[in-house]
Amino acid sequence: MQRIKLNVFKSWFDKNLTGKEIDFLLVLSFYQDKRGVTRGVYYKDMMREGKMSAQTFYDCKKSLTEKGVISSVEGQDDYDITLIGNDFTIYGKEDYEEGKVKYLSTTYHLFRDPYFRTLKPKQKLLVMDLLNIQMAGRPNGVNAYRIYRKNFIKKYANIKQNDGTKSKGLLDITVRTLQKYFKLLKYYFSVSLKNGMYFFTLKSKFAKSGVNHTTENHITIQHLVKAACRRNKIKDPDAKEQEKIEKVLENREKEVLNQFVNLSDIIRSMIETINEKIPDPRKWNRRLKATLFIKKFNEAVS
DNA sequence: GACTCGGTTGAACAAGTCTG
DNA sequence: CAGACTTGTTCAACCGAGTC
Repeated sequence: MQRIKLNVFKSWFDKNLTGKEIDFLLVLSFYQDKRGVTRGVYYKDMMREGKMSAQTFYDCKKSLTEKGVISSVEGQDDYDITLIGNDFTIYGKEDYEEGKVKYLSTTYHLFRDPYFRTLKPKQKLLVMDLLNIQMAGRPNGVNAYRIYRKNFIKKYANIKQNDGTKSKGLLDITVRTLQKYFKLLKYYFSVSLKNGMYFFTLKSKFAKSGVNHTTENHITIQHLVKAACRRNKIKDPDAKEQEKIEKVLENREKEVLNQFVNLSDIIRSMIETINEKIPDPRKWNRRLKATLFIKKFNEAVS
């Protein structure tokens, strides 16, 4: 479920997030389930995926918790992390059809672009906001986003109004700083100024989505299985067995989402059965066996 | 290996000047 | 207006050196 609810995203504007905190949240969004929960968040995975140091991982986890953006439960050398407010299970088919579900998709190539990772937090938020405005209701993003220069500046930057009072923009930066951001905006958007009006068009190579809806679920399931294997110390799980398990879980997505079903427990039980004749756990054969896993899974959900 | 503390530093910031 | 170049200041992100 590579989606961030729009109101969740909007709340980031006044949380004083750092660049790495945003990267942290984006990586979570790639793997979270429909409830906004990412199980088995492992610091080494985050270091690789978010291009951050170990220290930064712990710093971000702590600061984001303090800022009320995530909540975290300790696992075994990893964490179950919830992106607060990002629960999509409350929506039905009708809600989607009626366009009631407003969200920012993180499947766009833009979020895999290495340059994006190097941007400062306010630059990231600005790019994401413009991306959202441009793509909202326009799946192909074909139409340019038009806004008067005056309104654009007032929306994002702090300005002095005619009566002398100051107004704060979304980004809480000076007009000059906003002006400087244009250099990077032009990397992602075609920008032109005509008759005092800006035209923004997201460049097509960034607008492409690397992931369709089926793959979105697949990525989440894959991550769940990977995390459950790590928690049970299964090194190099057999690819074929893993694939069989993932296929079944994908077809039974709703049951997997049930928070009382813990894949890690099921895999532990599977390993216990495989090794029931070996009393010493240190000598256990830690491997995946799809048929047995599915049996245990059925027992767990019944 | 997982995790934390303390200290360093490079980069972004506001604000000023100046150019086409 | 859009942007280049500057300066002093601040702090995000990381590294090294630990502990458990």
